[in-house]
Amino acid sequence: MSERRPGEIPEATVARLAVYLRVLTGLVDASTVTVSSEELATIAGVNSAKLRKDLSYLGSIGTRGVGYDVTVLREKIASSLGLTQRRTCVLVGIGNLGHALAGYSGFSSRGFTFVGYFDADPARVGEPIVDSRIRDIAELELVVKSHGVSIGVIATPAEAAQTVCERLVDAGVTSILNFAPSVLTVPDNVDVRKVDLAAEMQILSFHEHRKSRGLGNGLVESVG
Amino acid sequence: MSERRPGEIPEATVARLAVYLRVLTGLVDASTVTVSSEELATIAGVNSAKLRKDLSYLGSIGTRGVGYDVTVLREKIASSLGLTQRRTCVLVGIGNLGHALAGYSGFSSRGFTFVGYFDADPARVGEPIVDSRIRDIAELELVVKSHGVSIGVIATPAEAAQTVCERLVDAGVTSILNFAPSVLTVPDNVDVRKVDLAAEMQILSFHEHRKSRGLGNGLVESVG
DNA sequence: AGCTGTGAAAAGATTCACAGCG
DNA sequence: CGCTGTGAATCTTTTCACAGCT
Repeated sequence: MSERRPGEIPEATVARLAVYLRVLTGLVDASTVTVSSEELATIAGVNSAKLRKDLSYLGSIGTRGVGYDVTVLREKIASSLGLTQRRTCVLVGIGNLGHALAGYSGFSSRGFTFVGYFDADPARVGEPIVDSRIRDIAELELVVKSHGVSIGVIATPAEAAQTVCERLVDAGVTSILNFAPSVLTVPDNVDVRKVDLAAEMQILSFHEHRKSRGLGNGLVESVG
Repeated sequence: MSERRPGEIPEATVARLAVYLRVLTGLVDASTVTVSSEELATIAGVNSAKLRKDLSYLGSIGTRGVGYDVTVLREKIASSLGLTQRRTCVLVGIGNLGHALAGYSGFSSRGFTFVGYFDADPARVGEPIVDSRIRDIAELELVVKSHGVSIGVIATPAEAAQTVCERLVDAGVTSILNFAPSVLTVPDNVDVRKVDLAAEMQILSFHEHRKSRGLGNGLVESVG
């Protein structure tokens, strides 16, 4: 296919823009005015060609011979990610992890407002959480609809995740962040991202395994 | 280049093997004996061609006309991921998230043994955690070396992450799972994976942004 | 017949290398 | 000159489509 329309930012690039944004916020705080692709790339842990290619999807923002204006670039990335408007979110499943997520200040400071914390356990309902209280899951649809919630975060046990997901989607949520170790099935218009803690550990385990095999003999054996 | 040696499993495949493994464990629990690529793929949320290609890197495990033996396949994936031996781990940074991670049963049940929980805050040192107590970060090197820890999990604030990372690496850790919102610099032989909660939300925000732009103008042609 | 395993094609992401602007 | 922005080359991942085994 031919030309990539403005706004057609590749997935891999979108994921990195969030990193650049954080780095740039740090640079703004440090009163840095301009930054070169080389410098920014080093701080962000990527190479400069990739960084420039990523930024090129946002348009031509830099000044040749100089670099990027830190403030301008940060604004541009924030608006590309749709972060100029606050987004309302709900969190479902207030166990250990749910509490940790509720307490994470990084969400609020980055424009995400949680308007409801839900749990199915009657014993937990009513408990204080952040500046609010845990609500009964029965109220989920009501809250989602009345606040026009766009992102649902699922931190329930695996068994409950698909049902919760369906309720969120039926109520109008179109983006889901899933911490439950289960695969969610959703309609095409809904985006799901998953954070799979055990999987991350297993991927590291694979690389450990790989490093220890063939240590010192130059040979890799194995094969079933 | 030329031929892919046995054991040369692509990164993208490794990440999915962890998902297949979980699905297969569910099937074993449900006493399922064999499964086709089509069935397994559906449950795992991928297409069957990808699944078969992924499994082909482990060797020829299935039976044509029949499918895969659930137990055999699960064993094969587990051994490929190096999960036949338990791995020792440490967790550094016992705040909200650290507590949640320490309480997550999915690690232990999947072969990861945490041999130390560390924090820099003297007020927290000595507090009970899981079946142990929070230790002073000063003991980090001692514990890592004496237990031959291979995986370090970092759940500290961003400012502390790089220092903790260096201490882990110097003590011999070669794999790191980083929950702090910061980019870690490590030697080539060390693997880092990061879980960036705010970034995940921002990626969803991007897609929300994308969906809402062009709503009602007929220019949007479905969503990926 | 049915389903796996896999070459080959297509799509996507990264890196190279340099033209071109300030 | 120095640094951005970008086509072209390369590498990786996904998808297709079917040969080949049970």
